[in-house]
Amino acid sequence: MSEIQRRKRPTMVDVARVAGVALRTVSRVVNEDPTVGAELAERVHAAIAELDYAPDERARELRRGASGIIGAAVRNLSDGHPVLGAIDLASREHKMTVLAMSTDDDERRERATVMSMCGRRVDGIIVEPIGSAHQYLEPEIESGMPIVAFDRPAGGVATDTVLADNALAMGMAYRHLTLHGHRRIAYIGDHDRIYTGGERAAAFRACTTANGNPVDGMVHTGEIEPGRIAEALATVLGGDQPATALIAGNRQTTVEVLRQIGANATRLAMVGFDDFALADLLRPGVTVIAQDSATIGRTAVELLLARSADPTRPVRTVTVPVSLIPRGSGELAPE
Amino acid sequence: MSEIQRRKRPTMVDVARVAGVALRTVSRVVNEDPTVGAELAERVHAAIAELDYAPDERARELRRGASGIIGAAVRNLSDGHPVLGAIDLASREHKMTVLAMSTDDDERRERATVMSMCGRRVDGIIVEPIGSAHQYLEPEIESGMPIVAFDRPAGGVATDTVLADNALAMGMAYRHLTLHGHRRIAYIGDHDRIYTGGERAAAFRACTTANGNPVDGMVHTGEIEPGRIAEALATVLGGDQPATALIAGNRQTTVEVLRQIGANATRLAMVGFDDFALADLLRPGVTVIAQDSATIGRTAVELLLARSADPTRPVRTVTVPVSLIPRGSGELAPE
DNA sequence: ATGAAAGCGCTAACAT
DNA sequence: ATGTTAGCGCTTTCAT
Repeated sequence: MSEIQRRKRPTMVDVARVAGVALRTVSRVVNEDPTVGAELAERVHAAIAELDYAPDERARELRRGASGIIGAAVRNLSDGHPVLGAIDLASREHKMTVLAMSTDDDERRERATVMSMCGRRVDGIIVEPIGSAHQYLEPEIESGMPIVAFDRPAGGVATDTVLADNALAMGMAYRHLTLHGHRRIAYIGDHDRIYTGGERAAAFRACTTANGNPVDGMVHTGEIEPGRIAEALATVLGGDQPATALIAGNRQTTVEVLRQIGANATRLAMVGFDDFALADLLRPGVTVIAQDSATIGRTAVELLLARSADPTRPVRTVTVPVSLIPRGSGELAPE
Repeated sequence: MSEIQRRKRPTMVDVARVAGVALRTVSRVVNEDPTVGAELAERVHAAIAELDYAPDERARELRRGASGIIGAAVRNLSDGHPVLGAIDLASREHKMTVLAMSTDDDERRERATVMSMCGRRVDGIIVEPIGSAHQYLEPEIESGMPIVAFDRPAGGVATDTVLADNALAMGMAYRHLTLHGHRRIAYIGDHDRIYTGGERAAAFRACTTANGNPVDGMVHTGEIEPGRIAEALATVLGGDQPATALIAGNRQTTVEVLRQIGANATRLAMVGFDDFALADLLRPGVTVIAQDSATIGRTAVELLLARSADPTRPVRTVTVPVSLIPRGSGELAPE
């Protein structure tokens, strides 16, 4: 005969029976209702301890309506995600817990992820949108589900949004390189159809024009993929008027460029978009534009909560400033 | 009059009414029960689309018992976590979704996190344990909640466990340095009371003794904190018989050591525990012992599912092999 | 093949 | 201050 006994989970009814009180009294004790007599409360606590009772959150949520959960749909869970950390922290301060799920940079996965959160009736969703068609959110929003997008806006639907200031960021990067004597400055970055890619490329073109610098062959957007980066680098550094400085449009680009220029890293000034771990340990250290992840995460949570409290408030887009962190690569003089 | 109309969420009853069928029929359609007539099914689908109906998962779960969710309690969400990514992937293959929450390296937070998952009646929990007292899990395990620990065992309670092979790993690292001519090899790592720290330090001592190499002043365990690392480094590299090689017991130690030795990185051979992004871009590249995160995550999910299917099966501990990735720092010869 | 009714574990009106 | 009772939205016997 098996010794292993899968004990049935005790319910509130069991606790009530053991404590010799009514169900409602147990509920009151569990919810810390102050109107329970000291003696009964004691008996209930004893019964809870004796049975190792733990309330079923699903039932509580179902009955109450609210879940106390904020869903976070982010691009992936394996790589670091400082904004997710900030969301986690801020949520905790508001007694909310975070349900983190990944979208894997896949439009359909994003939809499945977000809809599953809706099905779970979370109190709101913070999403890092992929693609540009988010009309599927419309019914959820109408039903009162607070949705906040960050890093990029959701497409085709009005939601609260938290964005880093891409134009300002590009201005800072460009100006930094200019101040260090560069005039032939190139840009390699994401596809234009990716929001941040488009924003940054446009800002780069604007900066170049405003400074009266050459733009021909200086802008390279597309897939972040070694072959393409190699080609872009060859164009940028070849010819008789090679660029002396480069702005990399995202982290993968920065890293791939470093990998490819290798020992020549001291011969090309570079500012990379988005900070990354160990950027300071490379030689030269990599000068970057850093997002304020803490503020972005916190703001997203605050927008979510504000909408939750007042579903009729106008949709808001908050732009968060960025900073430039000089570490060496961006301070190299033109050769 | 406000145009904003917070539409009440439709329930299955609403769908039934619109479709002109019984509640049960809608349920059948939603659950893809094949015994529904084609015509009724059509009417129901139409009603669902018309109302933008989405079933309430909380209610389904409550009624069914199972949730389809695997809880993952990991140390943090901001830094990268390859194992979490692997858990996510493997779960998806089994039609499970992952609820990821952080423990923040805090024993009490871990407990709160895990218990909140239990309260949500997830189908099982994968935890990266902090501290060493996990007796609080006992009642949950008795109630049939599958719990799997990874990276370190849970303390004071028997659970399925997935561990990297720390002894093997240390043997590989030590032997690698030996083969490259080193005899004075030092170790700096975590506190002994941290499981991996203890395992690795013990294995290091064993290797040193087995090779007849000096052990005095060569083992430094404790808090990972710049001051302590600096002291340890001073001891290790000072004196008339300085170490020529170093094994770093975890990622933070590796990075902090690199930061402190700076330009001297080519004068001290080093193997670091745990791989990290950009280790290949540093000069010299950092030779590391890499865990097989994909296998660890996958195994954790499989153990979880196996226990779920058969709660009486004996508890199992799986040890996953590691690999050494040579990148330069571990192949330096003694000066 | 379809429907009526019970109940998952809890909270919230409404008594008392 | 405590108990009774009705649901939350769904799945699941059990009839038909």
